[in-house]
Amino acid sequence: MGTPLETREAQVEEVLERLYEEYPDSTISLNYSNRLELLIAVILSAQCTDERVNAVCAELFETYGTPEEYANAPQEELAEAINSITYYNNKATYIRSACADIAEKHDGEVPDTMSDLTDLAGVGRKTANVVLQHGHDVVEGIVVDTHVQRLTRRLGITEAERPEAIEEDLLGIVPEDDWQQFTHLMIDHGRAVCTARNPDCGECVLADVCPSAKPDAAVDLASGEEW
DNA sequence: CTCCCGATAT
DNA sequence: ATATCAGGAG
Repeated sequence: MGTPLETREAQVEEVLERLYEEYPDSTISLNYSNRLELLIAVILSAQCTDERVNAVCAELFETYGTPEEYANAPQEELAEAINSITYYNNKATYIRSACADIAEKHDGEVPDTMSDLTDLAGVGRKTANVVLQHGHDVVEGIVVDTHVQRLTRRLGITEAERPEAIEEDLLGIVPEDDWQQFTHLMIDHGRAVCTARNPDCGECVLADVCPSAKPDAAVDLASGEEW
């Protein structure tokens, strides 16, 4: 049913323990083999499934390699190469611009600071945190994507709405050693069980500590409840 | 706030 | 037919 625990810290501790058990190998699901590929894959992943990003990147990474090659690619050509991805025109523009900056201002290397990363086109705080964590082993924040936003709000861990405000809340609640893994667990659980449209509360290992859990597994799809 | 914007699930 | 997918820019 969902009686929240005494404190949010205690609830998060319980959530982490159960999800580590459920998803012991939870990690990033984008395919890449260097920092530039990571950056590009994450830019492409905005509002798009990782599965489709991986499908496009398999060919993309064979065609282009260096920052200069992306920067000098014709807009039309790069857009065409990624046209099965959401917002492909914007993303082609972002990638060319970001890669031009990497080549000219960063000696061809993907930056390793939050401010240098977010100065790149198409790179906001979420993308920068992913590149810092997985490209540079720098964990100075918590990645808040659509899954983390949805699950933390359903669980009552935060009432904040903006991703930056949610991250600020989480930084004060989630143990620092778990900052990176917390996101992967939320994403895996969000994809498999706590889905955006029809969360499978009947099969959720967090149902008893979740204030949003539906009473029983026989879900009434007709109820116009807000999630 | 709006715009971007294809593939997939429901 | 519509909501959603590892968001970000103007």
